[in-house]
Amino acid sequence: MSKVAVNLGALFDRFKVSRIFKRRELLLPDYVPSYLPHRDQQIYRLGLVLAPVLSGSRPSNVFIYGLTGTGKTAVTKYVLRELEKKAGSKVRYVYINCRHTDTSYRVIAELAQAVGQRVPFTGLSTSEVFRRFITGLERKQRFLLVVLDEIDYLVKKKGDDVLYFLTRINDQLSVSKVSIIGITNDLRFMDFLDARVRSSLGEEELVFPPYTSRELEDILKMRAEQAFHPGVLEEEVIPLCAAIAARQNGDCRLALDLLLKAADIAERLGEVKVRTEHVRMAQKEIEKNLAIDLIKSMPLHVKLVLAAILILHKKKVKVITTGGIYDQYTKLVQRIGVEPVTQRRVSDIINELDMLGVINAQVVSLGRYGRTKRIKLSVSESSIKEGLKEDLTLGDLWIELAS
DNA sequence: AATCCACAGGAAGTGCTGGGCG
DNA sequence: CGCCCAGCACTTCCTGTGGATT
Repeated sequence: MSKVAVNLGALFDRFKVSRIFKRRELLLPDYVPSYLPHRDQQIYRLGLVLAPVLSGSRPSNVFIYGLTGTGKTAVTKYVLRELEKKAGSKVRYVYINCRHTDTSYRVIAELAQAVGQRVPFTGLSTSEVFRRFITGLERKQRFLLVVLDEIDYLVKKKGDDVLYFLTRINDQLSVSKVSIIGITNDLRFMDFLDARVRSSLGEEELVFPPYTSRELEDILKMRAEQAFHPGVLEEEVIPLCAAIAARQNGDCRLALDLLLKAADIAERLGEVKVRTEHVRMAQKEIEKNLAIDLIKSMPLHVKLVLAAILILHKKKVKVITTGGIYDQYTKLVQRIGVEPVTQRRVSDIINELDMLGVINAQVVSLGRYGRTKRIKLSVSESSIKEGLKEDLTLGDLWIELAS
């Protein structure tokens, strides 16, 4: 026992004082820095739109577009935080990520909780929760700024009636007011919206362009100065991270993640400098981990469908179609003794896999031979095998896949 | 030009879980 | 306790369709 304690102690000591990191937390994705380079214009414009709240009138609803990692969330949180500081208790903001909170009920429940109402996560009707939200808000007598991040998930998942509610909620309020800030990275999002919601939500629009490679370098340099000890980064490390991320739509989150993972790898290897090869390793790790984690978390039948696609892929079938997948899938299902789902469901599963980016599915017409989807894998075979491997319900199936 | 395949994908419903409320 | 709710994974039934072949 004491031996364990001694060994652990030594291990912890080695990590307690990092030779690379000074403040590692500054590179984590949810950290919002107090200065956001190359976003002055967006900060200013958002501030301009929201400022009326300080003099007691309701700000316009705002709609924010921009690809992932272009600073939408960071800028919004930053501006709102500053606004709250200035305004005192009469202005509050609620941040909701609609990817996690993806139904009307859950959104309204979270809003109700934000104004101090107790709400169970199930059991009540949506309208009841909405009523509680309104009474709670009226009691607080304040301006509520509702940030709906990744708002496209709401509409895609059939929860857009919240938007309708929220855009009209001010009619039902007397002492309080609500403004909505919608954030999305889907540029065609507005097209899917109900016309009334669209006009109300889009009172003001803000666009966040992707960062260029140069801008990403600036950001990384600034963060690195505070996050690392002086001189631990090899000179080309930052430009490389920036270049890789710039190729991915100028995604700043990816750039920071690359830098963080590269430094983690260097530290794990016991090196005192972060070098470009560590960045390359980080890049591979990020891509692979994303896919593997995703696959591991899938329900059984989704995994089976994916396994069926993998088998067809290995058999070098020229055109993989829905029908072919279903045949292969039913064979797999029989072998492990599970009831198959219908073809209709498999069709949906294929769409889900496509949305997740694991496969690429395209509707094509084969003329006389019908309409179907042409499916291709878009992650490596090895990642899929890795992701499917640990599922015990698949039994010895994966051994066959590995051959 | 008409036909017809092999599905796409919408609508509505089922059965189940995990929870209200009074 | 009985009856209500939401969410999920799925089914049943359905109408729609691009374009090679007849």
